[in-house]
Amino acid sequence: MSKNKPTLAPRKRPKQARSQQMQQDILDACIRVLRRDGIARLTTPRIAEAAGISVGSLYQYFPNKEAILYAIHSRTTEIAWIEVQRILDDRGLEARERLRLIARFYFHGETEDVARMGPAALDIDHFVGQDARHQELAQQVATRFTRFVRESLPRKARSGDVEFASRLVVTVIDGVGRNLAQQGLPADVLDEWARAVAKMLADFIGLP
Amino acid sequence: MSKNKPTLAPRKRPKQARSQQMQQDILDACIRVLRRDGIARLTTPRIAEAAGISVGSLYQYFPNKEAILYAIHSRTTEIAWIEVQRILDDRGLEARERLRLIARFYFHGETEDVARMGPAALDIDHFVGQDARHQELAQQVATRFTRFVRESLPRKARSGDVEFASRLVVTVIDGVGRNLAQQGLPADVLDEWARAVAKMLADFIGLP
Amino acid sequence: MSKNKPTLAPRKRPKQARSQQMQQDILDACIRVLRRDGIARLTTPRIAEAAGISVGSLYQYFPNKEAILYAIHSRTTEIAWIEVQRILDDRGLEARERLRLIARFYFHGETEDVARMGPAALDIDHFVGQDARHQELAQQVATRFTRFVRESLPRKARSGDVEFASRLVVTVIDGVGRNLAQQGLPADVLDEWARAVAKMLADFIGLP
Amino acid sequence: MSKNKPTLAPRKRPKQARSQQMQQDILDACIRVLRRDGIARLTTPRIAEAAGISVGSLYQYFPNKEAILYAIHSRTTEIAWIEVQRILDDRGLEARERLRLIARFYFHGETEDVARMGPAALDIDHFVGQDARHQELAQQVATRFTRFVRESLPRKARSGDVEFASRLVVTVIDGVGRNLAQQGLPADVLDEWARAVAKMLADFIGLP
DNA sequence: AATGAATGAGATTTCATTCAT
DNA sequence: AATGAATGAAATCTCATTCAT
Repeated sequence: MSKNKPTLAPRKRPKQARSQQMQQDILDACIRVLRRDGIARLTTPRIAEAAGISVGSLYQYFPNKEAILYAIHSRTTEIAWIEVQRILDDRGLEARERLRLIARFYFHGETEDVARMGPAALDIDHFVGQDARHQELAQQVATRFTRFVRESLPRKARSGDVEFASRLVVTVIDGVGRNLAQQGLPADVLDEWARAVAKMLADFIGLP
Repeated sequence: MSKNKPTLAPRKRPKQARSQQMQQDILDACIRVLRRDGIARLTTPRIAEAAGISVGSLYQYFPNKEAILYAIHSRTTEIAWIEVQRILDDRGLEARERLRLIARFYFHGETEDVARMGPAALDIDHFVGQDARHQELAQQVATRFTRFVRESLPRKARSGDVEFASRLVVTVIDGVGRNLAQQGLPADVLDEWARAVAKMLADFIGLP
Repeated sequence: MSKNKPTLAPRKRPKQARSQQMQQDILDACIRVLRRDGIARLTTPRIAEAAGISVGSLYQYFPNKEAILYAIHSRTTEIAWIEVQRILDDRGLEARERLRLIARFYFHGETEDVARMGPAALDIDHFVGQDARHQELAQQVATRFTRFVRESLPRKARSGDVEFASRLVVTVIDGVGRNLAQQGLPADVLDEWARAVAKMLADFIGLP
Repeated sequence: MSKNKPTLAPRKRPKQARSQQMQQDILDACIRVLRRDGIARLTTPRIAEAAGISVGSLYQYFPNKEAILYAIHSRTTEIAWIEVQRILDDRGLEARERLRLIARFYFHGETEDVARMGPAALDIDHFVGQDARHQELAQQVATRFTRFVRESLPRKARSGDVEFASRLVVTVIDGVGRNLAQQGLPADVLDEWARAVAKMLADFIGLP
């Protein structure tokens, strides 16, 4: 969409507090418009209007429309990754249980995002897609999950198997999560899916 | 993009081979433009030019831009579904083998689509999204897979379990397929994924 | 003024005849707006309106506003240079007479352009400024005038002197021409200026 | 740029040295921005930032953007005019010598302006263009040069001739000066040009 | 049937200027 | 006096679609 890959970083940091709030307001407004009108009708004047400010002001906080979508994605993604790490780091729980909690968290999260943003959540994901920061995060995720699998598996597992197993885990949870999100299922059904998917993965990769 | 949800069906009931051919040419041209320029630069004049016709002519074959994307999706999807049905119907093969072949076909197919259309394949999927015909097909797929699972499972399986198992199969294969497509993996690696995913599913749902 | 140095060439060449005419109409409309509103109020919608077409159409003929100004400048400049060369090539006339005719043509020409465009002619000149094609033309002019001076001067003139003399001629005629253009003088006064400036230059550089 | 020809005079009658200084700082900042970003990117916020003040403050010193450009022009112009008058008034020098010094001063000055401000110097000149105060100054210049020529010429010169001669002098020096400025020539070359142009004019109008 | 020029609503973005704090 | 966030009119440019030829 952008020709010259312009900046995606938010623009300013005026009197800090007020500015932060304004940025959040704009992101929320953007999500509202996204839900209401879909990504094809997501325009900066509409976002500004929804945020109760002028277009000009909007452009004081974000350099372009892409940057807003990007910021929404970052906000969502980074918060989620922190929580997933928290679960992975909880050695008090069995590996299988941790897997279930992650699947659960992820399925709910994706579903909530979609509930909040409509299918536009996927639009955004998709939009941000191949961006560099996202790639980097993906790498981090891969690394952390590999460690999780290695530490959880009985000793003798071959390194290649561990690698594949951890990619399988991430790929399946992510793929299923997105798929479920589109269906807008209730919480208890999502829990069931999480239990099933986690068990399936655990059995397959041989978690004790 | 379209305000009043206008028709998405191709305009002419193509009784003549010439017209059929033209439609196909336009779809191919669209895919070419999509790859070359990305979805944001996919414009009807460009598609027409790539197809070697005038915009005016293009609009004789499709009522609007969406219809073209929609047609591409249908073409791909329907061909794929036919092949998947062929595999499911092949009673000469064991259920596990059929599952593997389907996963394999789907992973390759999605990957090829992406190879042909670039990440735009996902754009299209996504674009077509919640459309009615797509829903209908999804229903068909669900039904057919449910039958497959029921017939393949040892007698006593409960109906609810069968239903869930078949949805799991479809969801996992689809989710993983899309995820892999983005990575552009080579054929042999895709085969491995297919084998692993199929085995994992078969074990979990208890295929003999 | 332009960030990414976009193309300045006119855009298309549709059915040739009609297109050519349209391009000319746009240039004329641009000149009219320039006169009426000044360069600061020269906008593409205004030009389009003055040309009796839509903005969209305007952009089918020129890729951006700059291109229009550039085209006006080229049109004016190139026609003028052809006429000046015609005069320089006319060996039937004495060198002094040729100089006078050139000054006269230039003073009038600049003035006519200015009459047509108002001081906007200078706006454009200035705008186009350091563009490459313009530089090239300037070089051509320099070379041709140097030859004229060398051929017209009595034998023994040193090469350096010839060079300086020809640059003086060009610089003075150009400088005075622009200056007079701003004043909007009547034809007979311009003739007088041409006579005076040509004589002054001829005397100074020693034309016979 | 301005719709209703608003005031161009600086806002405060700067009674305090501090205010005077601030105005100068703003003008200098404006020149810096002009050089760095070009006239198309010359914005009031940018000027304010370069001057280390807020936009609001800037508008306490100048009523609008034009006024700043205008002030720069005036400052330059008026200082130059004072120096030129000083030279004209120096009866200790021969007329020819005074002419040479003026050409020299002017050529250097214009060239330096362009060196300081980039081609934007011409932008400004041009921008200020037809403004009233500038016209007035032009009149003053004309009058003073006419006196100079009359006093320097042998008695019997006709009044019309004197008038024309003095306009020729001014026009040629100004025209050539601007032309040379664009070429960014070194000081010694400019001196040569001054000598040549002054001699040419002096010879032509018949200075002793 | 085919063409492709014309349309113009609408998208993104900028920036001179104001005014509440 | 100073600040700088907010404004919103206005500029540039695109593109889906139509319709005269």
